[in-house]
Amino acid sequence: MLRLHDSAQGRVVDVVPRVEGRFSMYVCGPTVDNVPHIGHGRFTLAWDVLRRWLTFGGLDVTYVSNVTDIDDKIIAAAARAGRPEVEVAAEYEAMWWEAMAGLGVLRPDHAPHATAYIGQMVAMIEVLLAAGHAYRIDDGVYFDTSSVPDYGLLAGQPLDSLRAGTRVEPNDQKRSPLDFALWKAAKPDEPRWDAPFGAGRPGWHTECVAMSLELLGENFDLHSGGQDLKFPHHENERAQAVALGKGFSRYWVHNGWVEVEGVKMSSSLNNFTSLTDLLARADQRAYRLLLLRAHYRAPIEVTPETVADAERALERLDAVARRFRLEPLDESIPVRRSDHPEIEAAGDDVRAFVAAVDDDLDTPRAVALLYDLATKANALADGGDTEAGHAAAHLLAVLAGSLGLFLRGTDATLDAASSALASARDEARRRGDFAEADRLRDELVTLGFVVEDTAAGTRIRRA
RNA sequence: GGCGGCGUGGCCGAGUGGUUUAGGCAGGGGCCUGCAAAGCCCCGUACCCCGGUUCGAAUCCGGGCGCCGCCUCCA
Repeated sequence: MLRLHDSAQGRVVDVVPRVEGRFSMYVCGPTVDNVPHIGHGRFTLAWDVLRRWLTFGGLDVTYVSNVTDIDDKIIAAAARAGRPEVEVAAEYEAMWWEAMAGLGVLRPDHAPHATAYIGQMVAMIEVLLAAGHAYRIDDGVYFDTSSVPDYGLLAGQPLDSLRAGTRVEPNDQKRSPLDFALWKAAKPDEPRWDAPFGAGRPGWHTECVAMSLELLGENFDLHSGGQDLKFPHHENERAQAVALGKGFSRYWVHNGWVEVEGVKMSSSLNNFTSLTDLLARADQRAYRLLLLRAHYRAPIEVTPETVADAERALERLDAVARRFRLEPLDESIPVRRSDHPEIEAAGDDVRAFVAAVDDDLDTPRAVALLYDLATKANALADGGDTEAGHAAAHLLAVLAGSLGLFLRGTDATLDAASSALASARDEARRRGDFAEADRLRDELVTLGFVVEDTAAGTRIRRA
């Protein structure tokens, strides 16, 4: 059984789906006001891994992740560019999906946009106003945090101590500095929607409540996001649901930071690397492996060095796929255990791997097991048992695939001229003309190939 | 001020009261190879500091030092 660290309970708990056989998860998605950065990559990869793992185990997963397409920063970006908000948002959103595809992150089943849920949000705010959980002031409608008795559950501390540390400039009309905007009254030249409490636009914390409840229903299974969303964003979402009398997320999970030289990377510090840059200079799978080798809740350093390290580590796994000429798995769909009955023969290895990942996504332990399988497969084949070696290699590929890490054993980009050089080298070796064979190898290396001798002759691949 | 996290071998990064070791990368030695590459085998005897508990602690407790995060938009 899967166990996860639940932020609301502050401990690792058994995860029992709301409906047997099915799983509903909501992941707070991006505000499309800038290029996606590696912090976004971390959370999307972390929860993509969870989604794939649940699917691998046989659950029918519904994955919802929103796109915030109206917000202060989008308005600011549009103003800077002198273009309409919708255009700017659409452009950054396109970059987002491109980056997600690059990382091998599966598309959500639903990717609702905030601007498509204005009606639902307005209705929700009306209910909150009527019930006395919200109040109007000059610049909008605010949520009264003191009206929810257990406010502070996710923050892990009561309202009073949260208030004591408040750094926000108190708005003299707000009843408490912690109260947050449900609705921001329209300012001149800003996008606006009509509402009974005045034209304006929604505050950030409201959309996720409206969208998650509509698409997943009450008491949906899991809500996740980065650590920084725990408070106040998730706290505020939850407060609204409680005030509405709605059953909300049953489990809350949060991933750790990307750090740069020991300091949190964030868009506001401007110390970020864009995903586009990362994907351009490294194997697209390297970031996933880098993250899998650390725990999802731990902070991690992402630098050119650690990414390069992951690329070299990946090479060892790819070498197994090459050696055993593994059939590639379909990368466009999640790997399901039930589609691979052949791996059940390796009972202990499968059990150990499943136990590791089920243990609060202990992917570092799981990855170590993958490397043990690589050694096992190679050692078996070195010992002459090619069949058993192939079975171990195949198991490795399926288990890695369950986490969204796909091995690539072939390089289809070889051109005819290079292949001819490889053949010529084989011919030279057969003749015993090693000087010529070495010359041809040097030539191939100069062309950017790695040259390996195998029982089947020279094998070349791109370095 | 409140709450939370972290400090592991050259680097990344797990783990946990004691057997033989996480794992990867880098490095050294050996085997294999015409020579290489790939692969296999062997090698580092690490756990911030100071006390304490214990037969035994990197792992538990106390204290200290250092670093980081949240309490403001943020993945």
